[in-house]
This record gives sequence, structure tokens and C-alpha cells, in this order.
Amino acid sequence: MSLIKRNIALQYGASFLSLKRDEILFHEGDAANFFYQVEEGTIKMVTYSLDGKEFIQGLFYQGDSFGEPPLFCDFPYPGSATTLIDTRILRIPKDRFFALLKDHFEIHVHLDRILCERLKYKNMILSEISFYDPEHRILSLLGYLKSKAPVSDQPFQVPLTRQQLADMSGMRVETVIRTIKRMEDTGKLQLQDHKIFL
Amino acid sequence: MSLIKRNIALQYGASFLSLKRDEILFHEGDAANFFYQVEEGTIKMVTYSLDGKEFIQGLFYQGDSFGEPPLFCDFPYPGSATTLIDTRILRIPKDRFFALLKDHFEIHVHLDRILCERLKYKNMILSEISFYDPEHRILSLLGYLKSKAPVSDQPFQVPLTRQQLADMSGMRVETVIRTIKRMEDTGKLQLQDHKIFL
DNA sequence: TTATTTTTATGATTTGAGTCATAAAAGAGC
DNA sequence: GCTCTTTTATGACTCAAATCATAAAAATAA
Repeated sequence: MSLIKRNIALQYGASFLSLKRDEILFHEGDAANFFYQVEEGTIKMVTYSLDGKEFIQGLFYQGDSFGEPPLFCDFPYPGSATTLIDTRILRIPKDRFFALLKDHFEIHVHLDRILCERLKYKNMILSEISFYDPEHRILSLLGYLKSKAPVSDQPFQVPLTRQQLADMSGMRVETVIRTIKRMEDTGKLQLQDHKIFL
Repeated sequence: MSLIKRNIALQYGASFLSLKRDEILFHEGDAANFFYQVEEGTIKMVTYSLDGKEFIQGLFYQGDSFGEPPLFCDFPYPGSATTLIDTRILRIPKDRFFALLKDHFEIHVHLDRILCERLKYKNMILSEISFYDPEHRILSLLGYLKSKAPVSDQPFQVPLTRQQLADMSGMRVETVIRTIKRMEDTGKLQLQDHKIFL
């Protein structure tokens, strides 16, 4: 369920944006003027290294909000947001968003919960990257992705490419490919025409 | 300045804890029942790997709050908190803390700012670990530490051991020691009887 | 003070992920 | 359908940080 419901959002000046696949919503360094929430589609938040490598700081799906930190703090966007598929965004101007928080304590607390979940995810990735080998890292990342997906008795199909898994866990794509192959051999996951299931 | 001032904290049932050096405040896996703020001293939040290696998720000094995520979310402490020196802690019971937030919108927003700053720090460390070499990583970490310290025209003395720098940036202590030596040679920092200045 | 622990230091060696090259398979666009 | 691009795949090689060993220096405790 989303942080801010449609009817409440509209009371506070929400508007909608439709973006095509691979469109950029904002760049690293831009000033933040809106609260954003995914109506439909997928948003990728990334930072780039000096030589152009990509690190995926987060993926945001239907109902997820994103890009809040620069609304609260005195810094510009620390990463760029682009769409992975055609995406519809709900946005609320910054000052109206704060009015909304002031009027709705339960939404404000829900936002805190979202920020704290995100912190927990970061801590998990950081621990993984600094402690463990590629297999452990990938297992933890896939486990996290599965835990976020709706519960199902069907095997969970990982909706990410190996490049994206690499960019989320600080490894190279070749390492991810090789490790996933080995994990299939040892039964830690299943492959069906190159798609990953667990 | 601290998130919650003493007189307001006392209105909401705050109490104080005095801990000696190297005492444990809570363990990974414990349930969270209090909001915590450092009155005086230093708290180290760490996670451990299966084979006992330590990752420092954060250091908290006078006025800093810490350990909030499990108050908002449905999970236990993801790390352990110990004192680095003799430390006095202010704590507020969970339910009273939420009452305080409800009554004080400006404190609630300030807390969001703290959480967002922490997210930004995590994103920085993640980018550094996955993109850059030891020298770049150490420079970024030291720059961050300096930026948090009170402004001064004196050179900033890094208040951490090389082991701690290693545990915050995902490297081994030998790598940090060697890299810092090389950085002194190239003038990127100064050493005075093994203490780091910049 | 002395003893013990922690921190800093340095060399030798290992290792496993990164890099580079190349190609097959799958997917997207026309 | 066919073409072009992206994704997956694999082998050969490199190299920088981890590991291991050992010791000096500094900090802390007794």
C-alpha cells in the first residue's frame, strides 16, 4: 500500500507525470522541489563513479515513495532517477507535502518507517559487501528482493538482469553470471531459460 | 544541538543511564523499547560477520540520537551498541517517544532530517566501497568525519584508530595503515606521532 | 614503575574478483 | 519477418587487497 493515498494527495496539490521507458526524472545535483511516489512502473535511483560505473541505490515500484532525503536536508539530489519501463509518477510540491505531514501524523510515522526500512537495507548491503563472498552477497540480495514481492506459492522470479544485480551489490556482471551458474549447480536457485527463480 | 532538549525529554519520561567504557547498551536481535540520545560520550553501532569481523554502522557523539529504526519498524536491533568511552545516555520509553513526536512537529521533522542524513552517509560509503580504491575511500571517510566536527582553524585530528577506519570502510587494517602512510608521503594528510591530521 | 594489551608498522605470499576479449542467445525495434 | 542492441556466457590473464607472520611503539592497567 502506498504512503499517500490518491484522494489525500489531491487535497495537497498532487499532479501526475507520465514518463516513457529510460526517461530521466531528475539528475544528481538537482534541487528537490517535490515529493514523488510511483503510481505505476519502476524508478531506478543511481549514483555514478567518475569513470561512469553505476551503483543502484534503490529500485522503486508501484506505491513506493522515493527521493525524500533532499526535501528534509540541505543538499541536492545525491543520485539520479530514471524509469526502467513506462512509468506514471505522483508528485506533491515540497511545501504542500510538509503541510500534509503536519496534518497527518499517521502518514508522517509511516514515512519514518519507510526511511528506516531503507536504512536497514543499506546496512544489510554494506555488511554483505564488506564481509562476504559473491555467493553470500547474491543470496542476501535475492532474499531481500523475494521478501519484498507479494507472497506466493509459486517460485519467485527475480525481475532484474545480472547487470542490475551487480550494480546493486558492488560486483562486476561477469562475477554475478559465474556465481549464479555455480549456485544453480549447487541447487541454491533455479534457472529457466536464463531467468532466475528461487 | 540535540534532537530532544533535556526539559522536553523529561516531560516525556526520560531517564538517564551511565555506562562505563566498553559496556554494551543493547545487542543485535534485542527488541527496541527506548529512544536513545547521547548526553556525553560515544556510542558505536556495529554488525558482526559470521566469523567475527566487525563493521561499524555508525558512531554517535554528544547530542546524537541512535537506534531509532526498530522503534518504527517491526524488526529487532540490526546491530549492537557499545560505548567507546564512559558515556551518559538519555532514554525515553517508546510509547512516550511517539507521544512526544505527535505533540512536536518540528522535532518530528528534525528526526526525519537525521534519518535522511544517515541515509546519505550510507549511500556515500556504498558508492565509495564499490567504485573506488583505498585512498579515495579513506579520503571520503575522513572528509565526512571532518565535516561533522565543529568548525576550527586548527587541523582536524581524526579521533579514530586505523582499525576503526577499516571497520567503517570495508577494508583490512593493514590496507588502511599502508594507504595512510602513502597519503602522508603525497601530502594528502599529516601524521604527528601516528595521529592523523587534515 | 612495570606488565599487559592495543595499535601501528612492514614484508612475503596468496587469491579471487576484476579486466579484457570474444561470442552465443535473447529481446527490442523496425 | 529481419536487424540491431542488450543480456548472458566463458576463457585467459592481471593485479591489488587480503592474508599471514612478526615486531616495534604506544596506551592502558595493575
